[in-house]
Amino acid sequence: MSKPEKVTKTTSKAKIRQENEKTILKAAESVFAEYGFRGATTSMIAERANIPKANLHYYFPTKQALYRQVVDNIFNIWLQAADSFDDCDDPIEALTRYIEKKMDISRENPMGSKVWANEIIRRAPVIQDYLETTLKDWTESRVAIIQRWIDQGKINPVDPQYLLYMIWSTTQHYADFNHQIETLNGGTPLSDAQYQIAKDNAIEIILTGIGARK
Amino acid sequence: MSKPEKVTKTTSKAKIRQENEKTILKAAESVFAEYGFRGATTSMIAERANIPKANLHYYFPTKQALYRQVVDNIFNIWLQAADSFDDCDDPIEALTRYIEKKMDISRENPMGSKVWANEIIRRAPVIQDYLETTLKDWTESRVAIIQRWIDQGKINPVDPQYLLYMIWSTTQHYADFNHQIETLNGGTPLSDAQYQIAKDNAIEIILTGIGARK
DNA sequence: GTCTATAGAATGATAGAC
DNA sequence: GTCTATCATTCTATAGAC
Repeated sequence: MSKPEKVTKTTSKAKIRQENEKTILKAAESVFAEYGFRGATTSMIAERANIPKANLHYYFPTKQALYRQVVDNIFNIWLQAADSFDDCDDPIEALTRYIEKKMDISRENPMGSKVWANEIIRRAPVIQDYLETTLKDWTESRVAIIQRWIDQGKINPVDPQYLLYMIWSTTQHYADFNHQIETLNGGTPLSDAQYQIAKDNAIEIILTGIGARK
Repeated sequence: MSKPEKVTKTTSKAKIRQENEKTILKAAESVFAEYGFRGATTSMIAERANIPKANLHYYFPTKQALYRQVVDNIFNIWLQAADSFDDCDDPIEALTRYIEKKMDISRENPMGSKVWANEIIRRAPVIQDYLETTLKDWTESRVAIIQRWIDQGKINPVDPQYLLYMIWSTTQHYADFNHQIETLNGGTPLSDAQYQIAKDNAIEIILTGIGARK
């Protein structure tokens, strides 16, 4: 009845748990992205994670709990992007960095963006408090920065709020609508070179559009 | 056993059918918009249409058939917008008209736009053929027009394809993400005046961005 | 920690009276 | 054309052996 390898066993189990949770979260993200919360089923997630459905419920008691975890991860990525828009005197530098970061995220984590889109379309049952607090505060602070640039004559007098919406929509479009983009690209995903052009194009049109270029 | 009012009755029934189908389609559009095809349930649609569930299946045999009808209606609206981008020598005129039309559609029919977004996110199981034929052909023809403007020196040498994506994403964002926009607007939907500013802003930044303004 | 079997609830669709 | 009742299926979640 002795447990000679208690520590080792515990460590090992913790590792197994960590890895399995990661696998499940990844699978869940892609299923939730494709079908939304209601449309997704735990069987599909389990299947995509290559585990029996019962194991999924062992790691994540309910579908809700699993979904919350997925959404939390996505929100952390969103925060990363938000941080890249720092208080900077140069609009060209600040906006270029921000747009680039958002385009990179759309490229690297399109599923997360889709889950976010689904959540907003559903009227944000889970993230409504984020929207009203963190997102609202962040937005107001950046609106102030953009307004300052306008007051200093560094950019044209555009409406800061709607400029932000344009940046969000343009960058997230490459994640949320990547299937449509791929179809119009002859059925193949955008190459790295094409994506770079898309990125440059977005930056160029927006910066020129607000008069930040000479 | 006579049927004295055959014609009247038939007309009456036809009218009832027409009205009920319209009510159901409207309810279905909003439920499919919010939950996607899998997430939507026929009970929810029936409830939102204020009819017993069995009646819904009387008018639309299957959930699939109902969904196809909804998607077809949306595609027709899309075609309307597409037509507004006509072959015109003046990029300012053509693009202003197109962006305005797309913004108007987002304002008047946000649910349709959301169903479309959900369908694309799901990798277009129902509209894939539209994407590969109608949408692809249309896109290629407009890319050619934009390229001509560039060759004539009327606008800057931007990539036409990515310019279109920017227009699509910016305009559709006001439909698909209207909940987020409303939240950031203090919980109230954009007023007509605010929407007009958003519209002007989009047109101004994009046209300036491609060098179509002086 | 893994997995088969299954309970209990919800869903798409239909039968059949009115 | 309307509506109640219901079947067959699928879904979330859990029990319990290993």
